[in-house]
Amino acid sequence: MARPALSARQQQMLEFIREFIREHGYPPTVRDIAQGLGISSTSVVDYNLKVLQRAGCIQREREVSRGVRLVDTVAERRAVRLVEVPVIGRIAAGEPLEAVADTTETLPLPVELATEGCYALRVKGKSMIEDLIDDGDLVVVRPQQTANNGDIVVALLLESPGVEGVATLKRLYRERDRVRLQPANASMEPIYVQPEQLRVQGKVVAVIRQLG
Amino acid sequence: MARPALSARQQQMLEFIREFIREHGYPPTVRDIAQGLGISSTSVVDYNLKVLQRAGCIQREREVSRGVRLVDTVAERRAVRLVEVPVIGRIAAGEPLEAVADTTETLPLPVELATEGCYALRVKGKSMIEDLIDDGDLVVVRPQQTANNGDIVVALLLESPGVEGVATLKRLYRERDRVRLQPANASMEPIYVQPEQLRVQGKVVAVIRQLG
DNA sequence: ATCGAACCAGAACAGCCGTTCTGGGCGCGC
DNA sequence: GCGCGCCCAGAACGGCTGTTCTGGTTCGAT
Repeated sequence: MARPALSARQQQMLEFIREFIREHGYPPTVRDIAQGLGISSTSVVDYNLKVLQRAGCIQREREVSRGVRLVDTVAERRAVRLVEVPVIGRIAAGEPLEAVADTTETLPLPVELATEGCYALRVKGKSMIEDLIDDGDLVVVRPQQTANNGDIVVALLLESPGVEGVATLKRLYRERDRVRLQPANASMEPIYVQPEQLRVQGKVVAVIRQLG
Repeated sequence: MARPALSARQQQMLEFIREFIREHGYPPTVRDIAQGLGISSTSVVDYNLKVLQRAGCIQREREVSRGVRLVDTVAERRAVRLVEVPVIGRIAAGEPLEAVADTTETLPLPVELATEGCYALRVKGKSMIEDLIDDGDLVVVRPQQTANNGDIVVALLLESPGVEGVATLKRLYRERDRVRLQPANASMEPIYVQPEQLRVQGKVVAVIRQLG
């Protein structure tokens, strides 16, 4: 990165550019930099920018206003792909899903953990404890209408057609003429429902737990 | 956001700005937009930018070149604070920590999950299964030399002073004159060591599991 | 038909901006 | 001393850029 080590002035300049972009959303002009660093000539800035450019710290577009960018943000833009995952409520074994309406907390996660459209739920209770999902854990859910046998899903139980039912977190197993919703807790019994009583809302694709 | 619904032209313009910033690292000029959208007058761009501004989709700095920014990236810059967490190896109950040298995978996480300086390890084996940490889970470790009773820590066992020992993932309990390193697996016995044999490397602050 | 709103073209202005040129000061090795 | 690298000041050139003004078209409501 820094071949002959950057001078104090150049590091200062790099830091100023970084801060300027973060604050304004666009890069500084040569004169912005000059003013910000107490330099009275644009040629000085240009001189040091050229040094930084040769050192590989920044990229510049010739003859373009504000045509300076930091290489690490260039790399960041390429590498980091984030998905904003909203935490939309709490889910328990049998109780209705508590939607957290206004306090829409949102969690940025890398695409390795969550794809576009995912949402997160905080788990209430220990119904999935044997699947290593604890009370208070965060489950990331990918919305989908179908699921494979054994998937951990968010399922909506319809008491009667047309009536909104309760959402629950369970493992799903299709059996001969019914569907078994299996909690992961020896003290809890599975629920058996008719396929038409069930609507799969999504599948748990990740579990996140925070400790003390 | 969109009070009277944006016209096709305005949505097109918004998309162009977003793409331009992603590609160049700085916002477009009025003339960049005009050219990119096949508009032959800067006044048209200015007109529509003003509409977008009133709609709250963008912010503009008056009399500043490239002084346009998207509000969602503004919000993103405020809200999202990311920490790059390197995944530096695999850890098991008793075996030495496998450092993954070159394939330095790195995971961007929000500050809610990891603070600066943290690193991540992939868990090998089921020694912490009763603490709901499974084989293959990712643990986020905050480096620290001390730990409280009951904390899950990455501990370095020194066979003899000066010799690098093995790293292990355990719960730590200080007893009268020794330290108990307790696995969370009924089939495994705790390890007792002298305090001077032990060096706490860090504490597990989060657990991340990916499913299917 | 008439009016206003929405959208556009072209041109011009004043200031902004990157670039370049000339020249100076300072420290270091020879 | 002398030259060289490094950093700086000031000024000027020419293109870039946001803004504004005038005027036009289209379309729907009145």
